[in-house]
Amino acid sequence: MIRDQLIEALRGAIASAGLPAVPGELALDIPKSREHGDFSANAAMQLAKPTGRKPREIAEAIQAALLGAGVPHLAGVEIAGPGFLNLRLAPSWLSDVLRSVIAADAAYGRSEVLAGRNINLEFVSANPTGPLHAGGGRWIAAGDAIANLLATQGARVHREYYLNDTGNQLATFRASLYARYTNGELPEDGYVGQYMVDIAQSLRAEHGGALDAEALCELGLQAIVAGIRDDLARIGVQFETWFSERTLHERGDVQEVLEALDAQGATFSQDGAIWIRTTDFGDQRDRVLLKSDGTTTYLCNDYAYHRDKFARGFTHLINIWGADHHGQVKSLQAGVAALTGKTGEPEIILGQLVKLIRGGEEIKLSKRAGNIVTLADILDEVDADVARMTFLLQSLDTKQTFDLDVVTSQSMDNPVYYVQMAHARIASIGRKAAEAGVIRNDLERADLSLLTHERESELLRALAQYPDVLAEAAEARAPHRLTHWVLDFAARFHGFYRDCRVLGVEPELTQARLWLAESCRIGLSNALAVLGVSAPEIMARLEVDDEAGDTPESAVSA
RNA sequence: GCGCUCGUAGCUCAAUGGAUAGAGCAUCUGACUACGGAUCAGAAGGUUGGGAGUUCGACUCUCUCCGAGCGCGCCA
Repeated sequence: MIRDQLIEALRGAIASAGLPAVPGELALDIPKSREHGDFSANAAMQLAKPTGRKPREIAEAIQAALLGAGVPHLAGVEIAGPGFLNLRLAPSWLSDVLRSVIAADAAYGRSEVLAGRNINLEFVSANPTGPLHAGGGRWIAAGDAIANLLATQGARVHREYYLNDTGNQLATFRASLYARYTNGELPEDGYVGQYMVDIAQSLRAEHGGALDAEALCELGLQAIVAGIRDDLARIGVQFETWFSERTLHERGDVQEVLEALDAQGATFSQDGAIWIRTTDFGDQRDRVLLKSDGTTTYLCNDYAYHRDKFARGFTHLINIWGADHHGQVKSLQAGVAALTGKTGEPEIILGQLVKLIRGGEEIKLSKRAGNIVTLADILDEVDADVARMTFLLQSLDTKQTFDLDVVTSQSMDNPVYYVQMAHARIASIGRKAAEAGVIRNDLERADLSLLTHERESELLRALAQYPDVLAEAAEARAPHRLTHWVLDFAARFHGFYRDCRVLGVEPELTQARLWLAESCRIGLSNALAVLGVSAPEIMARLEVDDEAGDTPESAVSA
């Protein structure tokens, strides 16, 4: 990568100018304004304090060393503002960008910084007492994209779903389902959703009235889980492991954890229960592990679960949680630290919740009350690409408003079509070229120096930036950054498409632009693959609404 | 009350401590007999909730106040 070469050159220049190394990472940024060069370094300002010299004076020393070093493509170094070093490159560097994209192809943008890491990413893990709800789509889209992002950095990533198939919620589920099955009285706080009635009815149709509560619950659970898997398949997400909480109890893991924590002196007894002193790890208060009725808490089971993840060989654990669970982060990490000696595990990615709006009013969801908008409802209205793109549009740090009226009725405005259109246009150019008998020759024979239009440079600059964007999005667990790169890149392509014809110009220019289009196809499809959004070669024709043309007249007459 | 998170254009949202805070939507003005107009260009829109501090430089870090969401169970 050109940027890496420049950083090395800069590091060398700093050393040969007799200056100390920059504290922290040596930054080389792509400036927002093109007036500030192709790359910009703030090293001189960072060195002002440790050396006691003026930033501009330091910058001059680095500038001289840099210019004398014979750095490839480097055409000029300017000092600007308080002491920025602005590096200007010869246009030839963009040709190298294009060639490196073509050479790497589907691997373009990948890195190996996380090579050797074996990451377990747990997400969704919704309780199997009802279907996935619409807001849960955010965790699905984000989780899958984050898994893909980490994989682009060389990590092995294992997607996992934790199935809470035991405990109180399941007991309530069992009682509720049995009530529906036998036309009995629903329990207090039971699950009243229509889906419970449907499941009970279909089980009755299949098995008659022969099932006892236990057998009924098992079949009901299977039906719910099958439904969840169907929904996930519709949006295109697959989990390597569905981990059953029951296994932890059956194998005695939970008991082992209790004993291990007790042996360490991390626990204490009070009011007939056994507690863990999580306050030692910064928790707000201590937590109960073993209740006075002899059963263990969810937290205790969770300790066993995360200990098991490490036992399965993962080097790092990541969980994606809704922000409503933020109070449990310290509790979990405290016990895991006590059990494994690893701090900060599991890493918790907190996402703010999705607020659903319909008819201008917020919809409060409750599985128990049964007034849920399911993910399947959403997917009945819009395709998976629209749903994913919508969820990946903004940072997980901000709560998302999902207006069902807008998403369903105006899905054509979704940015995903803008992006997919760019990809389809690239494919379209290929089809038109084939029709005209134009063949793309070898890259070696193409004269890439013809790509001098600002639209062309902009595309190549964006492609050059792509590996950094990927790396930063992975590091920050922020897929929305990639979404924004994709939107920006698509905009640049539409601009190029508008202003720079590929076909019907001089043959040499056509060749260069065909290769540029190919590099754009690679960049766009690689990025969309990470987001889990498809990159179609053909868009369905937008239907022209004939009545729309009459609207002004009818508006006038009305 | 304690704790976590958030507050940026009319609306929805961006911005590894960097230079003139950017997009989309909405509003207004323009562009094409050509590779798919689901397009492109331009205008307008801001005291980044208020205040103080840290430093060469703060939307970003610290403190404080205001506002919003969430959490504070021997539930999961």
